[in-house]
Amino acid sequence: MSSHLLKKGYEPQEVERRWYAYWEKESLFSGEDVSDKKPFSIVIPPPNVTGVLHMGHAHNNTVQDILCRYRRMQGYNVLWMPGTDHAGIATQNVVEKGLAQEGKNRHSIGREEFVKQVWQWREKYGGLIINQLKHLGASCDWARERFTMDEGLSKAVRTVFVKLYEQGLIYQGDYIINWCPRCRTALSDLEVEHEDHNGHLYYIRYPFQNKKRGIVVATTRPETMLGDTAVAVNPNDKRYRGLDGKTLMLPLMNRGIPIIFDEYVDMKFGTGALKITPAHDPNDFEIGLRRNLAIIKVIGKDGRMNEHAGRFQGKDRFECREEVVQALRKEGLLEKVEAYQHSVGHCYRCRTTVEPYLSKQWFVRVKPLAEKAIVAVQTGATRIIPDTWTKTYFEWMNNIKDWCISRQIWWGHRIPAWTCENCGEMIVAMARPAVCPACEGNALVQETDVLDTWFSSALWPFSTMGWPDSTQTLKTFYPSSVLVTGFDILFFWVARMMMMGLHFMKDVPFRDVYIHALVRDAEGKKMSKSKGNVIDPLYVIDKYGADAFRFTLAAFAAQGRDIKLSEDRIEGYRHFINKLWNASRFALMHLSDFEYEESGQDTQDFSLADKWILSRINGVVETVTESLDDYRFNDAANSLFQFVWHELCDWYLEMVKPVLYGTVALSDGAIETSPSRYATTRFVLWSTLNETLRLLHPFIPFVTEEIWDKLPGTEGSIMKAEFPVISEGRNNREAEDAMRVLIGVVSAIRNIRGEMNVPPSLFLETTVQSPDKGVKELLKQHRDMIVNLCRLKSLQVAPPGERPTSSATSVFGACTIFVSLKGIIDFELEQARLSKDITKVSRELDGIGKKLTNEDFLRKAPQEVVQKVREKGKRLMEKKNKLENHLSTVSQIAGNP
RNA sequence: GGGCGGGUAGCUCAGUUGGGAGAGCAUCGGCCUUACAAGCCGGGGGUCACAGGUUCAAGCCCUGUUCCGCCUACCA
Repeated sequence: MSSHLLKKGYEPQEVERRWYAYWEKESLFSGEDVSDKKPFSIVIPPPNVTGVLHMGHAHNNTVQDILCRYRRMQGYNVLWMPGTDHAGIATQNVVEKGLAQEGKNRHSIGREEFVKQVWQWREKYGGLIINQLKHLGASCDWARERFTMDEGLSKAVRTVFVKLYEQGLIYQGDYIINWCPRCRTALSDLEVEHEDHNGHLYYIRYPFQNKKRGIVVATTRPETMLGDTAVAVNPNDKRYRGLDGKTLMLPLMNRGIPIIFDEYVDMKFGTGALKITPAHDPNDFEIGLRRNLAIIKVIGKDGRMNEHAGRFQGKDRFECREEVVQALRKEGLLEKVEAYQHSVGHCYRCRTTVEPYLSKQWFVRVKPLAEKAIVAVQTGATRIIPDTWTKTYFEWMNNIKDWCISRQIWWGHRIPAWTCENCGEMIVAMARPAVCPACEGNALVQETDVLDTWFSSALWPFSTMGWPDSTQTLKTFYPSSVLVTGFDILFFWVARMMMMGLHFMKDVPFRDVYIHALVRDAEGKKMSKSKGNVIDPLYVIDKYGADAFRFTLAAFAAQGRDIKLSEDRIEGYRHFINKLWNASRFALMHLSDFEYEESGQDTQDFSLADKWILSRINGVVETVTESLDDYRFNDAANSLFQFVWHELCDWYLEMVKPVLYGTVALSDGAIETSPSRYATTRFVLWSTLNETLRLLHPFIPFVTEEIWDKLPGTEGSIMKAEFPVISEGRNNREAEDAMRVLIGVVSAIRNIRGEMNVPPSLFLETTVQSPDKGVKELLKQHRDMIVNLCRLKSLQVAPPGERPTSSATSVFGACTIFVSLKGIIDFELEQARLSKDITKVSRELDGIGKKLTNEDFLRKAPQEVVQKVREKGKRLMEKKNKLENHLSTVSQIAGNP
């Protein structure tokens, strides 16, 4: 029996470890490939294998876990597919750093050895974040854990690459791409983060060949002038009329470059003359192509000036900028320098300033894929929630540009393309061909580039389920039910999964996309290591427990708004967990020998409190269900919080205490609880706690499991229990109305006690007068309850009549309440209290009076609204009259004590 | 430049057909009342950013202004 009792304070650490191990051991997280149940599936946004759990992960995975546990309890066949992402650049960076410490680099050990070492690193540290997810309580189907570099997923990547190539949707070509000189790789447009930078606009004079005047150009990047091959002006620009085809002398390089006319040039900007560097600027490159301009690269892969940069060769690009400016100034060709703010691209992995760089790369032709992905959202095949993101999605999809997918790193999926060294034939295939299909030679060299990590991530919803094989998992679980992710990877990942899913699976990858907000610090700033404002989820879990943490995240997860998190808030919700724990502790004290009895369900026996709490919990079931179905996690969490704390604990438990302790006063004065009342109360207490735990489980799995385990009459894990369903029969308007009256009267009495500074140790005599027969009957029937909750000596219920002397007064509905304060009443205090009340009522009455004297309101507003206002006015008027009567009585006494 | 979101109590925020301004925290007062001081009871606190408009009625709908945040963009 003592095993049923709970310790005085909830201690999460041990409980969490124990139950997680149990769930895993019992395989409660497994999805079934073959099942009669309806499927529900989620693929996890794979965290970087280099990652450690941060707030974003915690929030994201809490939401997913709530959904999975909820659906599982509703009887769905749930698959939550977990795994990690090989994170090409990030992982390579980590391992390279390790090498650097040993005085080595990847080139010194070679590609094969390097990749081997990355794998070793992954074996050793790659499981870290997975373990951390377990601390959070994530109910992923761990047996299915995938990694983007697994053999199966790699096969999927090769298959997709080959097919897209064959379909003409992948091509190789020379274009300007974003180059990170530190990572020494190309980046996609998305991987570049733009930041406003306070730079300069340099005005440089390019003289004519005869050394005269010339043209002044404006640039933010003077170092690129070394690679200029033209100067462009707008053909409509009068200032430059007649100069088409003339030649300018490029300063510092002493190279002749032509003046060309091109509509692209903005006459209003700078001098209206634009220097053209086709090798280092995407627009210049386009113009260069149009005009057949020479292309001269002056910056190398390492960000240093190359052999075409003349005397600046070997200089870092920024160092070179300074020196070019100096040199121009010396030659008198620097006209002026203006402060100029412009945005500069940075590598999203290492923050290095990105260099627009001409090189041969592989691209996906995205337009045709995007079209289908747009339609899928337009038709509702996939819903984006909240809807505001739909517009952003369309915006990007409609303006999408080809996707650079090749990366010049070693860790990743190597592009399955081979070039024949004999005849130059390019072969794209699943595996290395035996011989060149063109010349039958065997000098085939594989492409050294690897693919963008997001390329493999784009396949995640089906590659994890076994594609390209036609698996039972795919049949059962594709498309997934919902994708839960942050808006920061809407384009990176969501959009690309949509495209790939539609193209290769002929169906969307997910029915719903739930986009959640970011977790920020208490001031609303993005958490970052450099700012030092990160809160470590593992620290939080250790200190407050995973449940408190999860509930906090859920309670703050309002759609479309960022979560500002601070430890205080988590601590607040730890109090909630503790409250639940203690309420359960109380219940279990009285339920230790409880046995489920059919007789207990006889509604005839239910007390008002019983009917009320059952009606209330039914309302909560409805709210929680609707909220979760709509991804309104905060609404669900808040309604549970409100119910548990302020309805179950504050009222129901307090009301049934006398029954459970056997101290109910009977009409003849005896103190005892009838056996049937006791049994019924225990039944309702038991079933309410039982149901509350089930409602709470998706949010706070550990503590609910622990209490569930101790609760008599439950079997097995709460994970397998049924999620509560609404039963209309429990809705009880009458009980809720009656309780509203009782709660009102009790609150009014407590209010007087509080305001009049009556110590709790004093038990008072109280009279409630009411003309309403039903109300009087109700109060009489629940006299004991009121006496108990208000710490009264006695409670008289009477028709309106004489005012008891030395009383403080309050009016609630049809009830006038007199709390006898013989000997302790402070008449001045009472006058002040009544006056305050009167003022409040008067103010409300003013507003109502205005409405009721407004002809238009009476004529145009719906009759039920008018009626409601009339009734309210009547009630308030009565209340005001009564209060004023009391005030005048009290004033008389105060005046003549 | 384009787009999106937000400005409601001291703080953080709810407020889903326009008809009673709410919660949590903080604060103040009173309580160790037999589940819980990680608690109980009670109180105070808001021209719902500003200005117009629609309406009998606006925190909610429309227009404009302003401040803050974010996303996006090839304006040298």
